[in-house]
Amino acid sequence: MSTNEKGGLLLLDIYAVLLEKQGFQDWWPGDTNLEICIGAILTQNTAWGNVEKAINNIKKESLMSLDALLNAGEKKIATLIRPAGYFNQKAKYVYGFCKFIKTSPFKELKKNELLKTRDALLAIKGIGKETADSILLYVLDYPIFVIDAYTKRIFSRIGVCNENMDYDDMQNFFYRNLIIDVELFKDYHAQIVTLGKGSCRKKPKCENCVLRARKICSYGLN
DNA sequence: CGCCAGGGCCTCA
DNA sequence: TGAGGCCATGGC
Repeated sequence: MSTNEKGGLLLLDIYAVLLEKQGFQDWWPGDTNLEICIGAILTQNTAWGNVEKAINNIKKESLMSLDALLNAGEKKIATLIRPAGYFNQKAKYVYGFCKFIKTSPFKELKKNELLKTRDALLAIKGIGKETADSILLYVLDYPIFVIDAYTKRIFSRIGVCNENMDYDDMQNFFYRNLIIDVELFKDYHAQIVTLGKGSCRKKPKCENCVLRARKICSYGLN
């Protein structure tokens, strides 16, 4: 049903341009699996710069480990992650996630099937589809395509999908029109975020957009 | 100042 | 199942 089912070539073309112009992104930012997961939770509807401050606060007190965070407790975590916003909610989420990983370590999760693992993550309070998929892709190396606000904005501006598509619709669009490859999925999402933070902001800076330069996107040209 | 940032949960139709 | 309210800090 999609607007463009020759989109397979299109999506790969777009990635090629992004890779060429922005360079390989080598993502997700974070030193350890736990840090990636916490970053994924903290960045919900929040600027990454504020997430970095929060993560640095945790590291400064040497609390970036499962046992240390569980021992510190929700209140302490809330104090440390304050710069990331929604700190009371997120402290609960981080604590609950740590409790889950304590009983189901990453290595054990990896032995499970993809959908089973995804369901387990989604059952944790505070882990929705995007956060779960980020963990599945960047920590557990499952071939999952992450959808976020940048993805919706960029590809609806390009015109290959519309903004009323929900998460699953968007994700299926990418699955239908891309080859399934973990490393491609990792870097593609990273490229999308870089473009979204750079030129394809809510208030767009189309002048220096690499997709407009290649005539892939004509947003705002009438 | 107001707007925005790599969402998700809860509630109520 | 979908729309709306709520959560909150910091940069620009």
